Amino acid sequence: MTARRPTIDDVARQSGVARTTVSRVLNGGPNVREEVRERVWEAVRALNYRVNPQARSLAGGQSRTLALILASDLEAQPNSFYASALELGALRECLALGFQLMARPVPQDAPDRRRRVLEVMSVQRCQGVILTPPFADDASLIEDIRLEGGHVALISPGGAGRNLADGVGIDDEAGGHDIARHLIRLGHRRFGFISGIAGHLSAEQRFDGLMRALGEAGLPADSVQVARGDFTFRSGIEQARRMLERASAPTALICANDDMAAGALSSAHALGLDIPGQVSITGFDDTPVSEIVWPPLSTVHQPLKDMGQAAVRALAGRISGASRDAPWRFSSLPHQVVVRDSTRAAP
Amino acid sequence: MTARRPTIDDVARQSGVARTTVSRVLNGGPNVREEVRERVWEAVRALNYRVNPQARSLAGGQSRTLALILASDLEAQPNSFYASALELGALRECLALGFQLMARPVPQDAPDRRRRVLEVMSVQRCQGVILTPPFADDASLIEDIRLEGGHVALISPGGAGRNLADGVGIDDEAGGHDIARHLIRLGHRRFGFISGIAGHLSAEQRFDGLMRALGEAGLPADSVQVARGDFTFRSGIEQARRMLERASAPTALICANDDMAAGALSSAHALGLDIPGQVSITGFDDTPVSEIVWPPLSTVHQPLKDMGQAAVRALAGRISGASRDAPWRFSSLPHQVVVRDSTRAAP
DNA sequence: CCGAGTGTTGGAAGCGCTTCCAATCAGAGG
DNA sequence: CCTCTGATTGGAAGCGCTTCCAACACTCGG
Repeated sequence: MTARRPTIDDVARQSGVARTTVSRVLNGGPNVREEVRERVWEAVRALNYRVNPQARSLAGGQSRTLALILASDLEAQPNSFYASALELGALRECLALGFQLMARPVPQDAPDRRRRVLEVMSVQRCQGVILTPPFADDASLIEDIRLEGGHVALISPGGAGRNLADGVGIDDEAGGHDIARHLIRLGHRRFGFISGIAGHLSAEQRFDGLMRALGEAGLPADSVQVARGDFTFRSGIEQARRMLERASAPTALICANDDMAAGALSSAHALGLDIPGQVSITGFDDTPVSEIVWPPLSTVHQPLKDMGQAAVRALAGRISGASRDAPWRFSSLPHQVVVRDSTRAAP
Repeated sequence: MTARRPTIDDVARQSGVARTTVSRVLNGGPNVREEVRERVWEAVRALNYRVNPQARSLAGGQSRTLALILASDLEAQPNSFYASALELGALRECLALGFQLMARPVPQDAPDRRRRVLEVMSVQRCQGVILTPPFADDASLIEDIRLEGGHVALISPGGAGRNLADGVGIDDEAGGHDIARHLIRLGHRRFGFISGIAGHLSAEQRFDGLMRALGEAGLPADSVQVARGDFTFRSGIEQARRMLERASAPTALICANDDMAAGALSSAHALGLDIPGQVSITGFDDTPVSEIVWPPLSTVHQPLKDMGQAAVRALAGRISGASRDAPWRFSSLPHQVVVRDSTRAAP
């Protein structure tokens, strides 16, 4: 029943040309008459032919494999919505472009993290690597990947990364600014900011945006208290509790991601605070977490799937050579403030 | 700098045998002297040789590719923790065993769902398919995959699937029983059960377990009200609201998964109910959702990563022929009731 | 001491594709 | 009408591996 899958030779025979020519057509090579090109495509369609990626990469000496480096480790699942959205977008595009994708979670503070990233180049033979924060801002890591012969694309690089490789992300500074302005307009004057880990530049830019919004509203810089979290739910709980217990507790808590905002929500509940009545809380990313907590979080939507997709596209362009000599390009995707029920006018 | 990766011929030369023999050793073939076998492994180690999976699958005529079919679609991310945990476990094992894994989300109610599943066989050339509920109980789908030449492993099959293919899962009936008994012991007598979609047998068994616990405690069958959800947060909100608004509202709400329990939590909050003071709520799966809501959910832990891993292992065994003629085997993994803060003695 | 196993090893033919290089052809220039 | 050039096309050699099959020990019963 299961007929043998058609090969490139079947297509060649069917369209009356040589295998070489079919290959040329398939790969968009130059120097093929239009008439022939069409004849080949027709045969491809008729036979429902698909190239065999294994054979292609064997012959081409290319693995057509990309790696997605995520900051986290396999045991813990912090931020896993963030990670899977990115992966989903990347995966889709890989499917369309005929690439393989391997997602590699790497603990961001492992002493051998660099070795683990570079391993995908040597062991898995990846042609390109997508780096997410905080790896996206590690200039020497980027360089090392290049040395191993790999291409690099960056998800949400901070300032540094943008001049070192292709990148994709939202304008984090503007995102931070917009969510802060939302709260300022609601009348809030005492803010708390729970940041992410040090070195996560794009998250730090969110803070810069917050400060700019403060300035524009004529509010003093000391109207915001800052605590350092690490993007985990647990750190959100701890840092929020510490802040909310203070006499001068903020009326609005701005968190650098949704998970920490969910933690902040928990702490506020534990302290018997009414949300958003007594304190407003915001997240960042608009992962499903923000809808699944109570009350649903006001947050900043980040098109994660599109970002993953764009990163793969950038890598594919470099690998095929289509954009060989183009300067590094940062695609800025639109973000959006999503207002749900965790924010309200200041008490 | 990047030296050419060693090939099987390098190993052959280094160990002074023919390529064929190296291949035999690498694949654990029979009829190789112990001394030679060791010599080859030594060369492999010395050269840090790794087989090239592309070449292997090209030559072997095998794709060494597995598919993981998940019930959902790419746009929505319901249950994405569940899905990614499963995928993570499967991915790990694939890496170790040299298989490729493609996760395919398929809408469970799409009219062409069968075609979409079978497509992975014909188009992607998968050698094996991992089916998750409710696909895991679709006997004719399993048969169709076999007809296409694929092996099948089932995640959480209900009764039907267990006699049709290898399977892995927890004892869902016992899980339902255990969480119900936890509530009964807390003094609850009026229950609400929010089920999953029809046809999701393993989730229905959770209900069976609940009924058994009721019976064992001498409670009448009508002490539980049943509402049908679809595993989404939203359906949890709706069904819980409906139940909790009733005059005879249950004091304990048992949900067939964590997402719906999170929804139930939301509804209870919206109705101004104290949890767990006035109503206890339980989830199922122990995904990160259960820790990230307020209050954290009491739930039943399911070792999802281990399940994904076991499914791949089962498939690999069938494909290699190691377990060719063995009868279908269901590996039952341990579950565990995790008590957090969403359950308390009945009011 | 011989032929028939049985265990062990190597030779060689591909798997489906890319790519280098040679061959062919059409049109331009002389 | 012929040579030269560039556009087109085909031939053939692998990529790294598995596997069929032949070749070669050995061992053992007769």
